[in-house]
Amino acid sequence: MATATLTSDKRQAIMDATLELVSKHGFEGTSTALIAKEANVGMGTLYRYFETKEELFKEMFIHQREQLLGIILSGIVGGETTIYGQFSAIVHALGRFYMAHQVEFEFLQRYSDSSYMKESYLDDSAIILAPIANILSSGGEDFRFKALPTHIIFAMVYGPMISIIQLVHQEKVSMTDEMLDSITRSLWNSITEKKTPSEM
Amino acid sequence: MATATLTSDKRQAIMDATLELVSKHGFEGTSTALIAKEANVGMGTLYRYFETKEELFKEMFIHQREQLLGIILSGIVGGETTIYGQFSAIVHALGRFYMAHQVEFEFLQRYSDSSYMKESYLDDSAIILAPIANILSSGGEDFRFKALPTHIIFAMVYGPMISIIQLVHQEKVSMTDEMLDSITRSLWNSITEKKTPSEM
Amino acid sequence: MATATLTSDKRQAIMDATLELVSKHGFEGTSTALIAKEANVGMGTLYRYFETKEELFKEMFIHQREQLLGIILSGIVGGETTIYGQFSAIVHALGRFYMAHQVEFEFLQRYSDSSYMKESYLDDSAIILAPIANILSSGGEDFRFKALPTHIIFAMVYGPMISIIQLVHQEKVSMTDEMLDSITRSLWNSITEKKTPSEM
Amino acid sequence: MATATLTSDKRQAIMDATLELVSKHGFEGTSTALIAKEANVGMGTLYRYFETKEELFKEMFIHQREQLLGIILSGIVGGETTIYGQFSAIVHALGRFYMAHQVEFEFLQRYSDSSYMKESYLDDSAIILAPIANILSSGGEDFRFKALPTHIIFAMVYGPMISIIQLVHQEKVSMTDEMLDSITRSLWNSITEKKTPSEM
DNA sequence: CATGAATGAGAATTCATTCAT
DNA sequence: CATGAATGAATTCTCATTCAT
Repeated sequence: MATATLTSDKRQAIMDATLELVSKHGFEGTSTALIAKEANVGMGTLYRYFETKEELFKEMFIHQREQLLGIILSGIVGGETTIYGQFSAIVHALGRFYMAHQVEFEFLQRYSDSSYMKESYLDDSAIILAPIANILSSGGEDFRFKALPTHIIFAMVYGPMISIIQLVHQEKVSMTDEMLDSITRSLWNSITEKKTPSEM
Repeated sequence: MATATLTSDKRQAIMDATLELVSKHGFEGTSTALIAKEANVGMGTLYRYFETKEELFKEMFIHQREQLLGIILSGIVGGETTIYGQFSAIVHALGRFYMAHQVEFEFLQRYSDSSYMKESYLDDSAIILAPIANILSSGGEDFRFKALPTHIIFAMVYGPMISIIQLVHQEKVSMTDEMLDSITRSLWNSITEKKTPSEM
Repeated sequence: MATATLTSDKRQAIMDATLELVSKHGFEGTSTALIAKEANVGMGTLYRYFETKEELFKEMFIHQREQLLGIILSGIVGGETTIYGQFSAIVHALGRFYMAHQVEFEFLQRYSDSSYMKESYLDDSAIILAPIANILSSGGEDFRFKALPTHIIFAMVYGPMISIIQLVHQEKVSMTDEMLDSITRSLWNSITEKKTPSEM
Repeated sequence: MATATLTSDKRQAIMDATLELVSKHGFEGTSTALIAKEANVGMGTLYRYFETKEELFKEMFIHQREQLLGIILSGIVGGETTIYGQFSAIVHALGRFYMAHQVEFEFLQRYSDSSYMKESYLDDSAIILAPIANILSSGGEDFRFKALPTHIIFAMVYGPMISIIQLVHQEKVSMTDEMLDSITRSLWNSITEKKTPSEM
């Protein structure tokens, strides 16, 4: 006997359909009628679970962002003991996940650039930056992070990741394990500097 | 009596209004009626100068992209003789321009992510990557570029620049000359590696 | 509780309003907003039942033409055994129906002359001429049809009918049974000739 | 030295362009901008000669109808001495002219069926019927016109002529002199009846 | 709870008409 | 007189949202 689901089947079907359609046609190109049809529910049902179209998108964005945060955290708490190990785990996890999940990635991108993303409480940084900042404050033995604001350190890793994942989705490059390793090292180099012997 | 202007006043007023409004409300959030009102022209005038709303956006995008390319090229042909000098000039020029021109920056970002940007000939990379690729192929004395596809090398510079410029516009960080210098060096580090003495 | 109607009430209301308005103001003079208002439905409802304004007109035309064909056929299969009897039945049926149904008549006329009527498969002649041609090929005992193309024979009956029906609608003449009989005989005379005794 | 023209060149150019365009695209499909362009005049010029688009069409219609009347009268006053000779001259003149002048014919037809033709003073009949009625009242030696209203007699000739001319323009039939003779006799038969010997 | 027909405000686009040059 | 850029009301069509069944 199936136990009651936390999120009802219909609700989930709507979210799945929305993810798929928005990633394909964008927010304005995706009508509520289309979502309902793709999710095999009536229009009224959609409005039972989500107050407005905008609210649906917002909830989905929050959900996707939680997923993103989970990926980042899994890298941090994963078992790697060195800072670089954790950094590498995060970059690899992010890259692998979003390269394989184009619709989720495109949804996040489209939302971030759309006019929907105006309310500040939706801001990534507060949530995502916290664990990062934590790492940055912890010292390393033979390196130090650049003397730049945490936001910028984050942007210097996240920015290139986004651009590169887009390239993969556009099939302009195909990613290999070696390339991802190399990219990881490069990004690490861009945000750290070696301590001079006298500092050690 | 006013002399005839090369690009009509009305046409320019429409483009100015569009830039402003799209950067604020996005493409779908900006109606032609609003553009016409903001530009102080009648609806019909807009359609005298631009065949459709979509055409208006495309023309503006092409114009903005030419500006972007101009900035990049000006860094290359600017007078710097070393590769790093040129790289630095480009990063500084890009950063300074788009930090100071939020509406132009946001227009470009929104267009690139919108469904308007589907026609492949609008693709930046072909145009913008050419001069970059040229630099990469030229050797340096004591460094070499990472063995990564040109697209990725480009993404590792352009990606963080975009993210950082956004941070500045969101007023999450304020950029100083020292920071921009530091960022430039970091990005350079991320895409190059030192030759070992034996290679020199 | 009202039972489901075969053709929805709203759809029928839209078609009724269209017939009325188009016959009065013509196609271009009849806006979709006006049709919706007259039919007591929202604008969106019109577009639920008909893809475009043009499609609405086409569907209505096809419907009206079927009615016309039905009238002609009913004259042919009606029970009259002589050729003249059938001819007379058709002319009387056509005349009576369209004199009494001005809006249907005017809709047909307007559509036939409008630029909507460009698609060749909408051409009456193929459909309407078939039963006529059939009659013409059958011989009579003491008459023969003029040696003119079927199209022209048809035009020599249909053309005057149209003109006369218009006169009635304009109230320039009022039609009596005797007049219709007289007209029927006249039209018959115009398309047939008596066989000479030697041919009989 | 050219004498002042009764109708200015520009005015005539506008009317020529209108005739051509309306016969091709219909009234609503012909914009004033298109007319001005085709006539090689500015938009303002059009409005110097004609108060409104509607007025332009009306004046053109009146002009075309005068032409039609001229053709009919030329048949009457042409030299034919018998009634049938005059009738035949009219039918032939009408047929030949409008088969050769499709644009003029279509303009007349479109106008008659359009919503422009609402003002009763534009009514053909008053003008065109007068000379016809005159003929009908004159007796013949061995025939008499059917006892039907003049309007209907007229419709029984004009109606089929219109339908047949349309067939020619649609290239569904090609008209020969013999066919036109035959049609003329048929139409004559349809509106007259032979006097019996005792009546002569 | 689920449905989808109905709604109407709002969007892009056209075009007859005007008027400053 | 001639011009054509400028105008904005009007038109067709879409789609987020509601509500009777």
